[in-house]
Amino acid sequence: MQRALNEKAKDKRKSHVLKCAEQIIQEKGLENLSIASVAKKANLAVGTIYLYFPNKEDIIAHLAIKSRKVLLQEFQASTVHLEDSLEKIRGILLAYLDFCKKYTFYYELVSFYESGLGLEESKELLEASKKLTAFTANIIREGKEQGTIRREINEKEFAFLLWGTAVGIAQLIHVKPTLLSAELEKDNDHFYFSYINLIIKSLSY
Amino acid sequence: MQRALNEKAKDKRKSHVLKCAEQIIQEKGLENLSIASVAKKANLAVGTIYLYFPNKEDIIAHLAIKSRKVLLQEFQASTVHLEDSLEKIRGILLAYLDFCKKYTFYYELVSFYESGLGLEESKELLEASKKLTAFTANIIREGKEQGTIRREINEKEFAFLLWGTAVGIAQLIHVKPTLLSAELEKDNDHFYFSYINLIIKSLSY
Amino acid sequence: MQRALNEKAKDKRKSHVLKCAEQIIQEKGLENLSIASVAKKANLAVGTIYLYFPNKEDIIAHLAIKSRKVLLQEFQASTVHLEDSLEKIRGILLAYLDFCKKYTFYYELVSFYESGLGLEESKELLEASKKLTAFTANIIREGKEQGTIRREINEKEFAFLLWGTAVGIAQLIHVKPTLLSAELEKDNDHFYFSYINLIIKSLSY
Amino acid sequence: MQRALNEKAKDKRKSHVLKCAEQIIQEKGLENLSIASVAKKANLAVGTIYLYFPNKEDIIAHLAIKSRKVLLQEFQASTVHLEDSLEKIRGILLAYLDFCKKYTFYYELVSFYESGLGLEESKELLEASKKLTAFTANIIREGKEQGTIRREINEKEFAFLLWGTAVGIAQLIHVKPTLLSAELEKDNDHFYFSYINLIIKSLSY
DNA sequence: TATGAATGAGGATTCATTCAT
DNA sequence: GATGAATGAATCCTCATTCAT
Repeated sequence: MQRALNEKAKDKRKSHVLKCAEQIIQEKGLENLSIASVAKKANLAVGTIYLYFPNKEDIIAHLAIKSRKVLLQEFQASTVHLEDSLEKIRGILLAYLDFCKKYTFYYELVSFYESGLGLEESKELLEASKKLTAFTANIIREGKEQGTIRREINEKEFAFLLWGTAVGIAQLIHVKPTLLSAELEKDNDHFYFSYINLIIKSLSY
Repeated sequence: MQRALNEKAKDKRKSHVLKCAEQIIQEKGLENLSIASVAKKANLAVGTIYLYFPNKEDIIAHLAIKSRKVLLQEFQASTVHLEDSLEKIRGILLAYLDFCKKYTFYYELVSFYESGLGLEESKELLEASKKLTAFTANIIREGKEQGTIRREINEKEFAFLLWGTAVGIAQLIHVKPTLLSAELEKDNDHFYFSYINLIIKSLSY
Repeated sequence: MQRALNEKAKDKRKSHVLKCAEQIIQEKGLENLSIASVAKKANLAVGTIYLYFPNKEDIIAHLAIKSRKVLLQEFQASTVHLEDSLEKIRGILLAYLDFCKKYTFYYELVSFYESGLGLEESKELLEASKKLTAFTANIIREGKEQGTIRREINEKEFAFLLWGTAVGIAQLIHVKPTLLSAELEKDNDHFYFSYINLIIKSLSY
Repeated sequence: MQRALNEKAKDKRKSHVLKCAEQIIQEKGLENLSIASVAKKANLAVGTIYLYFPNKEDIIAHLAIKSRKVLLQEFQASTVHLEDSLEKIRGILLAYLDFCKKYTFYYELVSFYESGLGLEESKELLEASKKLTAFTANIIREGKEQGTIRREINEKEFAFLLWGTAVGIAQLIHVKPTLLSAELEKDNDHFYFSYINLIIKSLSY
């Protein structure tokens, strides 16, 4: 009991630290995330951060996990009221666009996936990612049953295709927004909508 | 008399340094690229590097430019013998796959696009990037004239869609190769082929 | 629990670092003052220095401020027991001579006045300097009231004249002491006394 | 004969290099004087500079010597048409003011006097300095003979007093020009004129 | 648990000087 | 004589991590 309570308190602190780290990244980018800056924002001492996280990498890993969990929730929220599977796909892609706008730093955490994380962390990150692709794969399976999505599509594979391409497009928008809107003579949301249509079209008969 | 190294010789040295920097990135990633490591690999003193490049950023910019130039050449080589536009699209996507295998670090240079580079370098990088998208856009225009690619497609926009999604897919393969092949129960080339088909399908009638 | 070093303790550390920096300058001159040398003399790590000072310039600024504060104290101490204004002028000039012997590096900090210091420091340095000239100007004003100093003298201006010439003479003594004593066939204190007489004479009726 | 010609040519080169070094200092200050910058301005290779000067310090020493020689010439030019000794003193102090305006970097070379120069250079620098003080001392001696300057003044000593105070005042003006004019509510030339009057007064009966 | 002072390796960049040609 | 490429020590500064309290 006592222990459980401690665990809870500990988790609260951990998520507080993570929230602060998130803010730092939002404000100054991943490469400017320093333990000192997190400690300052969290009103904690540097050493205290290390009571909750073994190292900086671990914080980033937790952030990556957390962001995937949040994203999953937004996927669910954005599809719960929809029937049509293609509309659900559109829903999660729009949710992802919103997510990227809100967490502009997110794309920086994607490439962090590989780093030498502790096994435990790595597993959790894996789980969170798998849930995301599983969620997508499930929509596709439903669509195939509904008859709105082509039967020959491999659900899991397409889920990864969707994940990979969406991240790529978001990154492109993030990294060269002005070039993009200048070249295409339309705003970047429109560009993203075109991407959604590309995906929808490739799913449809 | 130690004559002024003619431009050719100087360029050779520069290329040598760039090649070494490339190797470092391949081995240890962009964030572990240090001037000292480049110097060591190039068998040069630290100061010598600065004889050829004003700063580290400039080296990265040159690498980004170089990679785009090489990529353009490979795009050209992979399409020169083809007639059908859709086949040409397949050609460049396959060329990009080969390119990514050869330059596994490449995706790290993509996000470097924006950084505060010197104007000249920045311009050159922009040019190199534009040539890549222009090359793709041109194939699509041809395809529309040939009647093999849907007329309602915006060439330039699709070129960016292709670029963004291809980078995303390559990154996904690079960052979690084992997860991917385990989950999909096939090798990652097959996954990439599915991506190509997705693109081809979305271009076709 | 390692409590927050209270301000006093922190100030003690800062003073210690400053004292070490002073010694370095004494021994090797301002242009040979390096953070590494300070750290070594202070038995601290390089990074520790940066815990107390944001950068090297700030250390120099503090030294400049400190030296002016010390000088002001010595001005006060050397005049507190005197009545006659001209004697007070003689007093501060003698105090300055002692000061220069003790802090032989001082003249190097004079020309540092202008550098791009942080606003706060710069302001404090300005204040410290102004207090010095104000102190001198005040003595002159008193002397004019007493009738010992010529009424047509502009107090502030003369304070600056005194400051400028005293620094110049001290510098001359510092930079070519042997030449000076050899040429003049007397020791450099006598030379300085002549300087004092020059000033006194120009103040008197 | 051949040798003499070579010597002449060599001297020409040397003074060309010195002139370029002077310009660099004028433009960017003594601490930004680099051999590379001198070489560039002189249209010479770095190594060539070292054919004429054993090291950077030597260049600076030559500059110090040269500036004193130029100053001596200007002292002579500014007094040649004058009879009265006090006017001559005023003349050389005005000449010094002009000199400082023209060679704004000059004060930086003063404190370089002491550095570990080669004996030969050091001796030449000494000679040049001595000529300056001798010139001043001579004027004072004349004045004493004329009856315009107080007989009890030690000529040589006063020459050094003049040199030391003039440098100090010039330095003060150079280092905090805005502070000075703001505090005194007059321009810095006026401040310098007050300095001249101080000197004249202390020389007169 | 919590603190935050201390560490010190590591990174980018500069520049006087040398030396092979 | 002349060149200029090459050197590498030196400098400032950062920051993840540790540890005594």
